[in-house]
Amino acid sequence: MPEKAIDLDFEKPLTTVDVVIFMVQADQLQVLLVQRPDGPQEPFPSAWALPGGFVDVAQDASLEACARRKLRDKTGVDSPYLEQLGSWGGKDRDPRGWSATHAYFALLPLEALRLAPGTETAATPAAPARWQPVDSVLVGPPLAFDHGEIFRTALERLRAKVEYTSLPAFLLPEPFTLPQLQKMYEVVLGRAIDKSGFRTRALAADFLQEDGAVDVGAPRPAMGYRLKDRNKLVYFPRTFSPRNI
Amino acid sequence: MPEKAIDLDFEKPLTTVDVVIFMVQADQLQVLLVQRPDGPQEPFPSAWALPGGFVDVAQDASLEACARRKLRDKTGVDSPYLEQLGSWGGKDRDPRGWSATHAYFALLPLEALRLAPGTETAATPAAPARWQPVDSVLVGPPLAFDHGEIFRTALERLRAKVEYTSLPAFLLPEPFTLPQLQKMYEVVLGRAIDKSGFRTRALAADFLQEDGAVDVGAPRPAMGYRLKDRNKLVYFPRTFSPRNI
DNA sequence: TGAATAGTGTCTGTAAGACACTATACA
DNA sequence: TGTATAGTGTCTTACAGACACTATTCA
Repeated sequence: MPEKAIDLDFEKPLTTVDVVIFMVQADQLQVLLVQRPDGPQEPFPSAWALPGGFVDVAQDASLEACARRKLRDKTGVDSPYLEQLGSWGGKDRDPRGWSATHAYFALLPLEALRLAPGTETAATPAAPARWQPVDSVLVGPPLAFDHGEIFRTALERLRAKVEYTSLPAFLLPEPFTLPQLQKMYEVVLGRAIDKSGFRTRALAADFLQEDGAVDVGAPRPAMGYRLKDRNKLVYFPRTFSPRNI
Repeated sequence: MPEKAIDLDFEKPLTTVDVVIFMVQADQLQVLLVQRPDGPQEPFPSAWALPGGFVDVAQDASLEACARRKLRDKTGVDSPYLEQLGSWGGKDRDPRGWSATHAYFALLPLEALRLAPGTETAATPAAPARWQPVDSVLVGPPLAFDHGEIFRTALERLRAKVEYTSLPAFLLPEPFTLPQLQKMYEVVLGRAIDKSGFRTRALAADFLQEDGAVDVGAPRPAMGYRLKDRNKLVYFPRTFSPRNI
C-alpha cells in the first residue's frame, strides 16, 4: 500500500502464534514442547515452551496459515485437526515488550509422525523438541512466558469438547475400529466409558462410515471406520458424564 | 525461535481489538455499530463497523483491559459480561497492512445505558454510533473490514451458548423475574420456550437467588431474582433444543 | 367478577448409564 | 475346546417437551 503511515507510526505490540499440539502414545495424552534457546538476551533461557513464534508478515497469509507453518516445521505433518484456542496479550507477558499471541490447538495421530520427518530433524534443528505426558507437564516446572496457562486452557478445552464431540477421532489414523476410538476417549478423559453406550452414541451421531474389517491382532477382527467428513467436528446431544455436572 | 533480542525490528502486524456489543431493546437483539471516518486515506470510509481500534501499548495493560476501555468509551458502561470471541488476522483484511484483531463479545442490560452517558456523547464524539437489530445487520450492507464475519461468529456463539447457559441473565438489570429472563432467552433464540420447562431448568441450575417480589406492572407481581455469582456463567446439562440437533 | 399474568403438576419420549448377554476369531 | 475381544439387548433413570392446570393480583 503506497500510503503515508503517519497515523500508524505508534508502537506496535509483538505478534506471535503458539500451537498446543496433542497426541496419544502409550495410552497417554502427550503435548509437544520445545526448549527455548540459551542466549544471554533470551527470555526464559532453556525453559520449555509451546512451539510457536513471531508472525512473518512476508510469509504468512493469515494467522491460521502461520499456525500451520509452525505445526509443519515442528512435526512435519501437514493437515491435522487445528482449532483456534484464544489469544493472550499484555505488557508483561514477554520481557521484550508488549506482546500478544494467538494460540491454536491441534490433534495428531501418532502414525502421522512415524511417516513424517522426526521432530528433531525438522526445519528448526536448533530447537530441541519432545513429547511429554500432559499430567507431568501440569506438575512439572513452569513453562516459558504464560504458556502454562495457555496449555492448561487447551487441555481444559480438549477435555470439555471430548465429552460431547467426535474430536478424539482426529487422534487416530484411518481406518480405525470402535474399540480403538473408545480408547482415545478414555485416555483423554482419564476414565473408563461403558462400551455399549459408547457404541450406540458414536454410531447414532452419524459421523462414521464403515470401511471393511480390520485385524488389529486382537482375537476377533473389528469393523474399520472412517470419518464421513474429515473436516467436520460432530456434536453429540449430551455428554458422557455420569450423573452429575 | 532463534531470533535475538536485537532482532525485533522486523515488520510487525497491526494489532487491534474489536468488541461485539449486544443488547435487547424492544424485544429485539441489537448490536452496537460505529461509523468509519470519511477521510480520503481512510479504509472503508463511512462504512459501519464494530467498535474497536488499535491497542495502545502505553495505556492498555492487557487485551481484555483494552476491550474494556473501548466498551467504556462507546457505552459509558463499565463491567458487563465480556468474553473473548477469537482472533482474525491476515495480510488482506486491512488495506493499511498485515493486521490481526482480537475480538470480544459483550452483553449489556438496556438499563445500564439509561444511567450512563449516551453513546453519542461518549469519549469519541467524532464517531457516530447506533444500535441496530441483528437481523437487519445480517441482510444490510457489508460492514467494514471482516467485521461482518466477526459479527456473524459472535451471533452464532451467543445463540449457541444461550441454549445451554445462563448467558441471557446478563442482558437484564437485577433483580429480574423468571418471565423476564425467559423473554431474553426467547428474543435471542428467536423462538418461544415452554414456560414450565424453562422454570424447572433455570431453578434447578442453581444460579439464582430470590430477592423479594417485584411488581413489573403485570396483574400479578412475580418473584425477583439475582445471580448468585455475577461473575460466573452457569452451564445446563442439556440444551433447550426441540428434538433434533 | 373477569382478565391477565405467575407459577405448578403430570404424562411421555428420548437417550444415557449399568450390566448381562451373545458372537467370532485364534491358539 | 477355552479365552479374549467384538458387538448386542434390556432395564432403569433423568430430564426436556408438551400442555393442562391452579394461584394471585388489579380493574
